[in-house]
This record gives sequence, C-alpha cells and structure tokens, in this order.
Amino acid sequence: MPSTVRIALNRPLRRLFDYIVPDGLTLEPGQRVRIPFGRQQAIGLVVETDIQPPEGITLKPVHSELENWPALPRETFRLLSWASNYYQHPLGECLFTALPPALRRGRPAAEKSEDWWQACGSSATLPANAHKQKNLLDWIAQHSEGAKSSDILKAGFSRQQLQTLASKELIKAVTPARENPRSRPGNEAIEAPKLSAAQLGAASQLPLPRDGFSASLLYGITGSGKTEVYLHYLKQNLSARDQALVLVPEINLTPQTVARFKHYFGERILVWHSALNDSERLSAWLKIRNGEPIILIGTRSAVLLPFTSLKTLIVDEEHDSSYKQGEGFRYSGRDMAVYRAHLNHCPVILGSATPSLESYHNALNGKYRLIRLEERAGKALPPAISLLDIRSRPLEGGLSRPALQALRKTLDRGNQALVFVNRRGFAPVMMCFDCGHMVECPRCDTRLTYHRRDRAMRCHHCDYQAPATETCPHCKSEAFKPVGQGTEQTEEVLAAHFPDTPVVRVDRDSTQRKGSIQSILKQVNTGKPCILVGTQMLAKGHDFPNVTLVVVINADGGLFSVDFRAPEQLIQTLLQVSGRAGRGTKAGKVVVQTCHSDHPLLRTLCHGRYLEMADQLLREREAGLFPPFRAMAIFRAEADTMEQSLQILDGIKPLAAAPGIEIWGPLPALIARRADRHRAQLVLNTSNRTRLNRLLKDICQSLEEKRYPKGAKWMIDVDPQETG
DNA sequence: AGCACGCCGACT
DNA sequence: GTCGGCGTGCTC
Repeated sequence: MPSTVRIALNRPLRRLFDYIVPDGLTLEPGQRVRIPFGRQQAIGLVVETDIQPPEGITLKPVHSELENWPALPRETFRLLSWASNYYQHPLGECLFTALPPALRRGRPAAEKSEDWWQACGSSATLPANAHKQKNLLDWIAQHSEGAKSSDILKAGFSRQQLQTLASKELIKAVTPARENPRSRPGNEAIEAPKLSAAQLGAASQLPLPRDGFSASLLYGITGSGKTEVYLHYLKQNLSARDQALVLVPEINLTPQTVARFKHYFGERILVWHSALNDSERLSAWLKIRNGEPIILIGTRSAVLLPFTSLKTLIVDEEHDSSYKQGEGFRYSGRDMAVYRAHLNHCPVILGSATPSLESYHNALNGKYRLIRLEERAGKALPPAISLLDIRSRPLEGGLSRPALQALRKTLDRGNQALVFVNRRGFAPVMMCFDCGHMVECPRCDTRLTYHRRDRAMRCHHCDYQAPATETCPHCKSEAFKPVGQGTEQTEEVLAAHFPDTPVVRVDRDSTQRKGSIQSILKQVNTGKPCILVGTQMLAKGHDFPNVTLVVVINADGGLFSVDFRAPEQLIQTLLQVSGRAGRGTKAGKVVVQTCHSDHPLLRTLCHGRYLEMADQLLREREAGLFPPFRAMAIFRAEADTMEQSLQILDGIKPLAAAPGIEIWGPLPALIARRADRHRAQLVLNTSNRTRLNRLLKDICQSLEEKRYPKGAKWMIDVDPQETG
C-alpha cells in the first residue's frame, strides 16, 4: 500500500491536493516537492503525511523532492498554519510567503556558489599566438587554491577566455570547501551598554529565555532609551548559539539603528526589509534556516523566517500600524510574533512609548507583563505640552502668530525647532472661489493635492498626476486658490519668515528627491539653529538633541473621524512627535494648534501621561463595543461598479447571520472609488472570537464556490487596522 | 493562479 | 473560411 501525502500549492485555493509518495521517498511536513498539477508541473509544500487516500480520485505520484529536509521547520510551519486559519487566508499562499522568491519558483535551496578555477594543464599545449589565454592560465596557476571568477574578470580577462581554457581542459572548476558557520563573531569583547537605574529596573523585570514563553509590554516614554534595554537584554541573555528577532517598522530600520546593533553584536546582525533583492533574500533566509546564531533586525515579514533556535523576540514600536499587512495575506507581524514566542517557548518583548490599546488591554488583564520605564535617559525632562486655540486667529502657512513667535524665540536662543504637518504637498485642495469647483482625481473619490514645486496635481491614493493650472479648469476664473496646508506651503512660509535660518522639509517627496533621509538630517546634527518641517516621517525614532520646540500645525484631523482607531492614532502621533522635543539637556516645549482646545482628549494630552489617555480610550472602546473588547472582521468587496460590490456583500450578509454576531453594512468604503475600483465593506463584530473564526471559515469556504462578474473580488480582513 | 476548452465577431 | 476574444471549469 503506497503512502499518501497532502500538499499545498501557491494558488489562491482554499483546498489541498493529495499525491502518492513514490517508493524510496520519505516526506515530512514543510518539505518542498515537485508535483504534476493539471498539465503543468508545480512546486508544492507537504502539509500532512500518511493521510487516508480519498475515494473516487485517482492520485498522481509526487514527481520528486527538492531537498530531503523541510524548507519550513516545525515551528514556522505551525505558525503559518495557525495564521492561515486565524486570518482565513489560503494555507498554500501563507506557506509560500514564508519562502524567498527563488525557492517559490523551485530554485535550489543553496547560495549561488561562485565558480572557482584551478589550473590543471600546461600552457605548452596552447597555440603560440594565444597570448591572452596563456596569460590567463598563468594567472590562474599562481593561485594554487583556485581563483574566483569575479576576481578573474576584475583582472581584465573575459568570460569567453575562461570558457575556452575550460573546454581545452587546461583549467577545471572546483568547489571551495565552505564551512557552515554555526558561530559568528558577536563582538563578545564589547560589554552590554551601561543602563541608568530606571533602565536597569525595567531590564531586571524582563523574563529570561530559559523561563519559557512570556509576553511583556515595555512601556517606555519617548527618550527613555528602550533600545539600550533591548541591547542590554540580548547581550546578557542570548547565548552564542541562539537566534533573536527584532521587529521594527520599515521607517525605523535606518543605518544608525543597524550600526548601533552591529556595535554590540558585530557579524551576528542581519537585516531583512523590503529593499532586499532576490539573492539577498535567499542568502539571509538560508542563514536563518541553517541555524546560524543571527540577531535579525527586520520588518513585518521577518516574523515568517525559518528560525531554528529562536530564543527572544522583540517588537519595537509595537503600536505601529505598519505591522498589519494591508492586502493579500493580511497578518499582523506583531501578533504573529507573540504566537511565535508561544510556539518557541521563549519571551517576546513589545516596546512602545504609546502602546496599542490591544497590547495595553492585554497588560491590564494579566496576559502581558507591564513594565514601565517612565524616565528619560540622561538629564532630559519630558516636554511641556500646551494647546493653542486657533479659532479666529489669522494663519500663515497654517501657523498662528503665537506659534511664529515661539519659533522666533527658539531660534534666537540658538536652538532648533520642528513643525509637524500631517500632509505632504503644498495644499490638499485647489478650489475656485468663483464657481466652487474643486479639482478631483478622475479615478478616485478624492481631491488632488497641489504640488507647487513640481507644478503638478497629484492623487495620493493612485498614481494619477496632471499639470497644475493657473486658473480654474472649470470656469477659467483666476480666483483659483489652494485651500489647507501641506508641508511645502509651511516650508515656504517659514523660509520667508526666517530668511537667515535653514528650513528643512522632511516628507516622502523631499527624501525621494534628495536621496536618503540621512543626508537631510546631517544638517540637523550640526546642531545649528534650523527649522524642520515634516510629516509622520519626523515623528519616529529620531534623536534631535537640539530641538527644543515642536509645533503641531493642526491636531484636529483625528478628533471626529468615523474610524474608531482615529483618536488612538492621533494621540500616538502627537506624543511621538512631541517626544522629539528636549531630548538633550535642554527642556522641550510642544505647541499644539487646535480649534478644539476644550476637547477632553487633548486636555489629557497636556499632562503627557499616555496611559491615562489609553485608560480613557479603552473605556470608550468598551462602551462602543469595539476591539479589544470585541473581535472584528471585515468582508471587503471591490468591482467595476458599486452595485456589484454591494451585491457581493449582500450575498454574504445572510451567511453571517448568527446569534451573537453583529453585522454592520454593507456600506461603501470611506473612499468609495479608488483607481476606478468601487469598494464596499461588511463589518462583523462579536464577543466570541472562536465562534467568529468558525463562522468565517464556513463563509469563505462557500464563497469560494461562488462565481462573480469578471472584475469583482471579495476579501476578508480579520482584526482590521483600517475600518474606513 | 494558470491553463484548456468552447463558442461568437472581424480579418487574410 | 480562420484567429482570437474572454466566460467557464478544473487542477489530487
């Protein structure tokens, strides 16, 4: 009786396929195999072995194994199986996202080893006029260990000449012995960073790797030096053979951060982020899979890497919304890190100055250990935050007179200032004051942003772009003006106001143009008076010791949003950006411009106590029946017309009807049309996560059997980050 | 997702 | 008369 295996393919199918195992082959879960599929060949991953063969289907045999060991080790495999079920994403696609692109395509799981050449014949046999070949042969002969192709080419020889010598068997390819570094130089001589008393206090409360699974929420105010605590912890507790994972938001994975880790851990540090190419991905993946004692600093998808001896996970800025994937396999890197720690019986540390309400709630109910670090490192004091009501105040580039005065004072004292504007471009809207026309995106339900520098109108939701016009495109009136503030405009106004002071804009546009953010920030690090104008980009993780004033142009965007997460995100951003002030020895001041200076949330903000605000927001979430008190999932649909999208969701609604499940919608999305796709959503909300999970499974299974018009698509988002 | 099969419109 | 459009169905 031949044995049968169940195999997952990299297809959007919520089903698996069974195959016969040929004689002499032993397979285990996580292994890569080549299989016949329809009339093509495909790469599959073994999910289950020794299954009961299904009746009535003639099974095909597995063609071959790609390697005799599982590409996905046990814990990684279990993590992905769990995630497939939790996020209701097809298992095959989940498993394959954990493979580097080369391995998905069936390439060998090995580094592309470089050709080495050794001389094995005499130049006497060469024709007398073959000078080049003789030179090359002599050159190779000088390297008795063998010569690398790349060095040969660098020395001025050609690949053609190499091939000729090889075909004459005067040189031969050799495989250099490549040792498998089970240990890597980890800068053992460098001691752990010196911690302050407060940092030591926090570090001492963190459970150790040998204590098994634990989740800790490290609440460390901005400037408290959480990174030192991580470094200290890893230095003290990671043995020479252990692996560790440090997750960071993409924006925080800067050369400085990496350099800091490399200072303490040398060659053990490896990075993983979206800018790696295929071969870099393969190389890093293999090192992790081979169990090299790597400390990996990576973004979201690093949590899917095939660690074999992972002993510690750290999620820095755990509240950051970029940990949630927004399309396809919509997983949360942070939540998967917690589950991964559970599978690996090791600690996970979630760090933030502004913890997510989810994590804070888990800390309050005892699932996570709450560790507080409420002192700034060095002599720095928390910044003083004040509200500045701008109702009926004249504004210039969004700045009120008192804000400009505060900036002046700061610069006069030789300090630096930061102005936070939450939109890039010159103005978010261009409007005609004669006919009321506003320039809209032809493909989206949005207004075009005016980019003065490039004389362009751009959509920030698709790639649409058009030249800017001087007059109203509708009625040709000249009363055609920008409305609202963007970074470009504030930059311009500030430059006019402070002609002797450098004004540096930091947003996606300026950093793209001038290269990396690093070169822009170099100027700031000289310490001379200057004004930084920027978006979110400035709020995260940077250390500007001479910035003593932060001005927030407008805090009101998130106060009255339809998104239940908006107030939380507003407070987090405001506190993160406030944290840029007064990190050195000088005291910091934050001025928040608002039209709602009596808003309770903003009033609490002035005390700077995040957890108080979090308590308040949690009470609102509880009263409003929102996460983390309830589980939420959203079915989204997009199609060529809104009718089609709503129709899909209307079809799902009766399937979701069950006791204890609240259903909202279907409703058009906040931006109903995006890149000419009409989007709608159906929200499910319940107190019973287990029941929701089972229900979603049934719904997805039955939707898979349905057929929809050509451009129409449905998708499921569990624990959505965006509910607009 | 691929890929093949199948049934209707404009071309050598 | 055929090439090719994309609707539909299937993949162990």
